[in-house]
This record gives sequence, C-alpha cells and structure tokens, in this order.
Amino acid sequence: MIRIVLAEDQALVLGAIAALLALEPDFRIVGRAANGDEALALVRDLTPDILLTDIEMPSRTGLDCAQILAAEKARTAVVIVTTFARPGYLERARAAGVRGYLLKDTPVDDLVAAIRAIAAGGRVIPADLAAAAWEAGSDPLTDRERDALRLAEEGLSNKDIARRLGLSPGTVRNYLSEAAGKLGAANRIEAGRTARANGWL
Amino acid sequence: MIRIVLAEDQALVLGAIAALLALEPDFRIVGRAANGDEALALVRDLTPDILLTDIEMPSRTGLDCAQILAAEKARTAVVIVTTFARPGYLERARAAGVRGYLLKDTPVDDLVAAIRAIAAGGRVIPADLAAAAWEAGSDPLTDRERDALRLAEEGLSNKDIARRLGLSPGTVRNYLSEAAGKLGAANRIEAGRTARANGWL
DNA sequence: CCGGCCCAGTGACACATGTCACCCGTCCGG
DNA sequence: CCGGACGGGTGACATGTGTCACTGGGCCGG
Repeated sequence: MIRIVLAEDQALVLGAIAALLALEPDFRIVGRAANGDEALALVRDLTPDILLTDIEMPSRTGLDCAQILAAEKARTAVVIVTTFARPGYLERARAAGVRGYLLKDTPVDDLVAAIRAIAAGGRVIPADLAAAAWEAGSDPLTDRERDALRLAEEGLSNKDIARRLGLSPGTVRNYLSEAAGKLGAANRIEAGRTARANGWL
Repeated sequence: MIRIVLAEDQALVLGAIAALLALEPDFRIVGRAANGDEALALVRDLTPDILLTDIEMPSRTGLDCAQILAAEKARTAVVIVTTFARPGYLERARAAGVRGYLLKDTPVDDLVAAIRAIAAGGRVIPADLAAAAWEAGSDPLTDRERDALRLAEEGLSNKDIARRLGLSPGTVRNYLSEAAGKLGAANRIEAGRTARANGWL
C-alpha cells in the first residue's frame, strides 16, 4: 500500500486529484493540505511514502517544503506537480532532492505510473524538461538584482524602488541595467518577463 | 441523469475532475475536451445538459465558447470554472449568458451542488465575485489602447509597438498615456498589471 | 595576501517615456 | 446637421531610463 499526502491550494483540484488517486487499489490518501505549512505538519505526523505537492501555495511553496524535508532527512519522497516548466523551479527541485517533477498537463496514467515508480525507489523527471533546464543554464542574478527586478515588475520607478530597498536611485538603475544585460533584455519589463519565465524570481 | 461535457487544457486536472464527478450517481461525463474547438464540437454533437469549462485554453477560451453557443441558442448550460476572479471575465461571462461561474478553490461539494442547481434551471454566481465585479466597473479601454498595452506589457518600445500596429510612435505614446490615466496608473507597467488583473486584456 | 565578486554609490549623456495641447477625418446618434 | 467618441497624428517639454566609467568597502577562496 502506497501512503500519500496531497498538497494543493485550489480546493477543487485537491479534491479531484484525491478522487482520482483513490481509484487505484494500491494507493491510500492519508492526508490533504491546502498550503505548505499544513503539508509539512501532515508529513511529519504521518510519514507517508509520498508527498504529492503543487509549487505555488500560500505560506510555503512546495519547493520550500521539499527543501525543509530534505534537511530533516525525512523518509517521504517528494513529488512536485505544477503548471510551470520553469528551469529555475526544476533546478531548485533537483537541489532539494525531489524525486519527481510532473506538469499538470501530463496524462493521468503517467501520474499514477510515476507515483508507483517513485514509491519503488525511482526518480521521474521528464527528459524534455531536463533538457530545457540545461539549455537555460542557471540563475545569473544576484540577490539585490532580484529584489530590484521584483519591484520594477510591479511598475515602481527607480526612486520608489530605491526607497523600498534603502538604496540610492542610481544604484537601482545600475542593478536593473546589469540584470537586463545578463538576461539579454532591452529593458526592465523584458528582463522581468524572462526572469519570471525561467523561475528566477 | 445530468449529461456533462468537460473542457480543461491541463490533462491531469481534466482527468481528476472527471473522476470526481463520475462518483456522483446522477452525473454522466459524456465528453472531454482539451481546448475550445474540441469543446464546441462535442457540445454540438452531443447537446449535453452542462458544459463545464475552464477559461484559459488553447484555440478558444471558455468565454469564447459560451458566446458562440449563446449565439447558436444552444440548449446546453455553460458553467465556467477558473482560477481567476477577474471582474472583466465575470462581466463577459454574464454577457454570454453563462449559467455558473466558479473558482477552482471552491470546495468540491459546492461544485457538485452548483451543477445540480444549474441543471435544474438555476444560476450560480458567488455574491462576493459579483460584488467585486460591480466595484471594478467596466472596461474603460478602447480597442487600440488594449492592443498597445498588450505589446507594451511584453517590453516592446513605443517604436516597436508602432511598427507592429502600423502607427506612429507618437500615437502609441498617446494611447498608453491615455490608458494609464484611465486606469489610475503611473506608467505602462502598472497600467498593464491593473488591466490584466481586471480581465481587460 | 591578492584577485574577484558582490554591494553601494556618483556623474554624465543619450534616448525613451509620460504629459499636454492641438490638429484632422470618420462615423454614429440625437 | 451637429456634437461627441474614436482612430490617427504632430510638436514641445519634463522626467524617467538605460548605459558607461569609475570609486570604494567587505568578504571569500586560491
């Protein structure tokens, strides 16, 4: 019997996936969480075989959870199920010792097969995702560049960003210019878009 | 027996919701579509009681489908299930005669209850969403302003936007300035964000 | 202990953007 | 038939951004 905890913030999707997996005779849904904190608590309490989790959730992302569980040397294998094929996400997942990374548009049968494979000790990372992550390389941004870019994305001016970060406007300008250069972008907007598309924000 | 066609582009979510609804004895999933065109074809072919559809899908959005079916005076009641509570989406749904609008974070039981209510001739629009749509008012942008804003969002310069739209750069500047003014935004980035948040793009 | 990276800043310059006033033509409804 | 909205445009001006060069301090690893 494979014991599973599910984490997903959209109640409907959570319920639906639970219903789906409950159809498999060798699966048992032992817990459901609507956010990262709940997921961690359930995993610690129940030590399931599998934690099947979304990435973008309130309070803690699925990647945060994976990282924390890895640090605790938990027995539970973490499987990420997400909408986004962002290289940065996949990279962080790898670093956190995640055992599976699936997209929400994979067929149902593949998910079930992946869970069985992972429960048996395997690893499931689709080849095309891994290749894309390889191509994209790794995050070239420094922490401060990321900070500035996040605020720039929201439409703040250099002056406002500077105020929020406690910097001089000139420095902010330099950071954003640097970031755009590294990302091959012509301006802050494009820079923000590529950084986000790659999961670097 | 309530006959349902499901439309949702994420295969996993599609399969999961199908599994969930199949548990109800009086529901029957008669068709599944992964995009708007498939959904339309299935509805025309099968004339189900309910089309349960996502909004953001390839080829045609769920709102497009609803509009087309309304124009054809189809018997099928359209129910939107989406992640986004954007006022503009809700407004367009209302205009297309949609019979239900639910968020993906509503509990499973609510979805089931809503489907039964709608099959019985009712309408289901959560009061809080309706209120938010009321507050937001209606789309103040003209078509050309929307076009310009969409391209500005992607980081194109006035010159590039002008080239793409076959306009002069000055005109583009004016459109974006107008749009920002109407939306109470300080610049094109903020304008793009608010427009998108409201479902006006 | 030195090179290299990150953080933080300044000054100058070119160019992009935001704002405003004012222009024309078209089309539509009162 | 006239006003008003929309599409499209120009010119001028103030600000905001993007780019570059150059300065310094702190910290880490070879």
